[in-house]
Amino acid sequence: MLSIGEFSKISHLTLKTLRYYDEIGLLKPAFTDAKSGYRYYNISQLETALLISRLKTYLFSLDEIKVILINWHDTDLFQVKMKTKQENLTQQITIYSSLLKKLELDIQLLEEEKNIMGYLDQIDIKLVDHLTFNILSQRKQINISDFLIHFNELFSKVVFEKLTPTAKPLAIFHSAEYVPENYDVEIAIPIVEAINETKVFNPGICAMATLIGSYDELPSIHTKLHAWIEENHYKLNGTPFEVYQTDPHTTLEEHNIIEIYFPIK
Amino acid sequence: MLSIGEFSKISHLTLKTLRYYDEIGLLKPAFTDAKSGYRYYNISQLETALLISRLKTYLFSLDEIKVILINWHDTDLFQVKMKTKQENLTQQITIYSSLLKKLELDIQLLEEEKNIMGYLDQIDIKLVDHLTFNILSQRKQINISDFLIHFNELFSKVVFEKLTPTAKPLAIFHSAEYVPENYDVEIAIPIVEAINETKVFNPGICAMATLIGSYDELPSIHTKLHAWIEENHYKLNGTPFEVYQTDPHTTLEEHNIIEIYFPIK
DNA sequence: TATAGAGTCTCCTGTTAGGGTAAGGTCAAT
DNA sequence: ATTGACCTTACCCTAACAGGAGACTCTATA
Repeated sequence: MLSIGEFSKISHLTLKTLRYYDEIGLLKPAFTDAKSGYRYYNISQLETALLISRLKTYLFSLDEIKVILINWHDTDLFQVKMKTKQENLTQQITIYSSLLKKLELDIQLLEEEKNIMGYLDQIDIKLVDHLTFNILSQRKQINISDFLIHFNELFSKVVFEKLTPTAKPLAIFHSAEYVPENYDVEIAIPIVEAINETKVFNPGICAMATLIGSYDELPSIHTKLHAWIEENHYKLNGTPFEVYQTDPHTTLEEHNIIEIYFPIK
Repeated sequence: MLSIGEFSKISHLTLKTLRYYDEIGLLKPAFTDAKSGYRYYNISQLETALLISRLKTYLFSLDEIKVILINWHDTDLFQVKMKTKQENLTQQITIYSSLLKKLELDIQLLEEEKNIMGYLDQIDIKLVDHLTFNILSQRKQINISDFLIHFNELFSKVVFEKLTPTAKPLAIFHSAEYVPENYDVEIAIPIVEAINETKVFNPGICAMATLIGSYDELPSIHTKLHAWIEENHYKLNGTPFEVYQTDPHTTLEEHNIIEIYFPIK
C-alpha cells in the first residue's frame, strides 16, 4: 500500500490531481481509511495512472478516459477512440498550420510598416440598383453549418416542379443578432414562373461588396459596408442578403465568390 | 450608434461575448445609457471587434489582446507579440506532430493485438551493489526545468577547486511528493579528493533500471521498479537517485541514458 | 510515552471565455 | 395604451485542476 504522497512521487501526478481523480471516480484509491480519510493505493494502480497520463497527452478528456477505463476489456472501442483522436490531432495540426500561415502574412505586413487591418481598404463597395426577381423561397431557423443541406432541399424542389432558375441563388438574413446555431434565414432562388409559392423580391437600391474566399471574412465585409453607408449618409432599408455566384459543391472554399447586398435609401 | 444586437449581427460576436468584453474592459460601448443600461456602439468600433476576433484566432488570450489594444500605437510591441505567438504556434505544431507519431505507433500496436502498455515489460531491472563514493553535493529546492543550470554550477565548482571526478554525476531525490516547480533534489559528483565539503555516499544494494530517451518515461520506470521491489519482497531503503551516463549538453534527448537506482533491503 | 513535524484531510475560492436561464425593465410601432 | 421585440442584471455552470486555510493523523525521535 502506498500513501498518496508516495503514489504521487512515483506516478508524477500531483496530490491535487490524485484527489481530484478520486473525486470524479477516475482513479479511486484501493483503500480509504474510513476514520482518517487517508487514501492508500496499491502498486498495480500505478499502471492505471501511467495509462491515464498517456491518454491525457493524446488530448483525451478525463471523461473520455473514464469511459475507456470502464470498458478496458473492449479493445475495439479503444481502437475506435484512438483513431478518432488521431483524426482530431491531424485536423488540429492542419488548422494550426493554416493559422500560422495567416499569422506570418500579417507579420510580413507589419514589417513593411503597413496596417494589419489594411485589407479592409481593399474591399470595394458598389452602389447597385438591384433587379426585381420572382423568387421561390423558404424561411427557417437553421444552424449555420446546415446551410447547404437546406439549400439542396430547395434545389430539388426547383427540379421536381420543373421550374426555371433565372439568376444565382441567394439568402436573406432576418436574424437580429448573431447566434450561429439559430440563424433566421430565408434561402431563395429566382425563377421565371410565378406560381402561388413564389413571391416578388425587390430590394431596391443596394450597397454591394464581393467576398472572395472564406466565410470568415464576412464580418469584415459587413463592417466595411456599414462604415460606407454611414460615410455616404445612407440608411439601411431592409434585411441584408447574399448572392452565391459560385457553387459551393464544386468550388474550393478559397475560390468562393459571394456578393453581399445591403438595401439602403 | 448601433444597439448591441445590431453590433452583434455585424461583428459576429454574440451578445454574451459583447457584454463580457464590456465587463472585462476589452471593448466598452462608446455610450452606455445611464438610466436604462443600454449599450450603444459606434461604427468605428466594428473595426476593433474585427481586430479582436482576428487576434483570437491566433490564440491570443483576451488579456494579451487587451494589452495590445491599449498600446495600439506601439507597433514594435505588437510586432514582438505577434512573433512570440508565431513561435508558440510553431512549437504547438511540432508538439502535436510528435504526439501524433506516438499515437500512431500505439494504434499499430493495437492492430497487432498487442498490449498498449507492453513497453513496460521491456524495462529491464538489475540488482546491483552500488559502489561507495566520495561526493561533492548540493541539496536545493529547485524548479525541475532549471535542473541543468544547477548542475552547471556544481561542475564549475569542480573545475575551479581542481577536483578530480571519478564517476558520472548523479542526483538524489528527497522530495516526498511530485511538485515540478519545487523539487527537493541533491545533485552530486563523485570525486577523488575528500575535502571538508564532500561526504560519503553509500546507498548499499539497489534495484536499477536504465532510461533511454525522454524524461517523460520516468514514471514508467518508477512504476516498474516499485512493482519489481514488491514482487521480490524487498523494501525501499533510502532515497532514489539517478546517474547520468550521457551529457545532456551534447546528447539529443532521445539518446539520453539515465540509470535510476532504488536502494533496497 | 510525549511531542514535534511531516503528511494528509476537507472545504473554499479562483482560473478562461463565455453559455444558459430567469425575472424584470425599455423601445418602437401599431 | 399595448404588444412584442429587445435589452438589462444576476446567478449558476463548464474542465482540470491550483492555492491556501484550518484541522486532523501518522511516525520517528527523545
